[in-house]
Amino acid sequence: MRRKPQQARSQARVEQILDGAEKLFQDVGYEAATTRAIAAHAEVSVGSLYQFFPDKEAILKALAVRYMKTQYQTFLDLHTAQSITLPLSSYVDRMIDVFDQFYTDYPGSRAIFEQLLDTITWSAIEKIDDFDYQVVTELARFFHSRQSSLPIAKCEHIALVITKTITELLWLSLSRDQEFRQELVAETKLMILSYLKQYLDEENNS
Amino acid sequence: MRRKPQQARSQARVEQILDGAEKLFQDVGYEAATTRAIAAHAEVSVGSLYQFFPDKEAILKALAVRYMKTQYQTFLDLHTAQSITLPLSSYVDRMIDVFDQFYTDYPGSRAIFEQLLDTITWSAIEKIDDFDYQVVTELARFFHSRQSSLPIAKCEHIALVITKTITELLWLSLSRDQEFRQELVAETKLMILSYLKQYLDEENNS
DNA sequence: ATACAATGTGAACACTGTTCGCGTTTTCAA
DNA sequence: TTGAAAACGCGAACAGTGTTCACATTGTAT
Repeated sequence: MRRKPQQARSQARVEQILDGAEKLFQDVGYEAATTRAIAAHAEVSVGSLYQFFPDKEAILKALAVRYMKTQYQTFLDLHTAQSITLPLSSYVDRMIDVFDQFYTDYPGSRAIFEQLLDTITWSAIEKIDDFDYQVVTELARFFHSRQSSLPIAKCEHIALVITKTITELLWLSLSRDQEFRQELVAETKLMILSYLKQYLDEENNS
Repeated sequence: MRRKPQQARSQARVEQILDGAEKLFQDVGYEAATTRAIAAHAEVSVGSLYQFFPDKEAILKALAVRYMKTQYQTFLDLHTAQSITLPLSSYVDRMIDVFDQFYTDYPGSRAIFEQLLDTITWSAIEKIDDFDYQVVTELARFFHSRQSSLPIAKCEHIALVITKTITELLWLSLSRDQEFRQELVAETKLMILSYLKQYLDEENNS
């Protein structure tokens, strides 16, 4: 954000811009959404737009971050201390369901994430990828808790593989009908579970 | 391609444009590569450029297709009749190595694929995704040959899951150093193998 | 009430992908 | 060989983009 809004008036404008931009991105797509159109949609001038966002891309990023924060929090809620004692299959079930459920709960997120993938240059994803990185770290810690004999470095590799796989497969499922989606979620669970079993056996559960 | 080149002169120009564009895309990226710059790089006018390609995106697509054809052929070569008798673990080993080797053999392909993912709108990938679809179909047929008790529909689901997973994980490995890349390839093999074992047991091997 | 900072504006700028009328080259039948 | 028709090549011109900036307006504090 180029300048932090100091008056209540401009605070509201930022929300105005974000809401207007989201609706426009959903309707016509990122490329076709002119900065002029975004400004008009939010009943603001182009100049005001550039007062808070360094460029058009930043608006999309801000929108995406808004969703990612929610997704990350949901993920955190799942990894409480007691969930360590869960049977592995139950844990995998819940974790993947949480990711899957997110897209149902926030149907708008799909379009935003889609536009983001279409637009942002791979090397410029860093900021955005921070959330992915945090998820991986958190997951690795969780695995290490379940199976302390597993080196933390190894846990991170496993967590990375799992995160990327789940993200990709659930993302794929969104482009198909409901039936196919459920089928794919089931396959994803089976795959992740059979992989994790190679490292995390169930012996250490009460 | 807007117009099929009929004279030898223009045939050569298409190659000129493609080669020049590839070099430019690698150097400065797709967005920064102006159509004027592409034309200048290939010692051709902008007009000539648009005589063969409907738009800038088509040039990138043509470049990508060139690599994908190679990748698909390598994949086909692996699935001969005799590879059905291979132990599952050997098969998984070879298949993933083939995908991994491709990026080593054609280092330029990475940048092109990267730009493609950055640029092309998700809904417009159809043509490109045809290769992915062919790979999935071919793979499903192969699984069905190994284990005829498995419905072909199920085989296609499995093939889709595997293709997407391998593509994603190997793609991820490219952004890291050599050591990490090997580690990730190994994890990918383990994951795919443990998943496939759920469906394809080894009993039907001689 | 006054001065000063914060905020809002939109015409103007620099640059983009793409088109199209016209000049040049190749082809091929007479 | 010659002529015209088809294929090819050109780059100024067009329509549109994201972004800036000098100026007008509003808010805040003395």
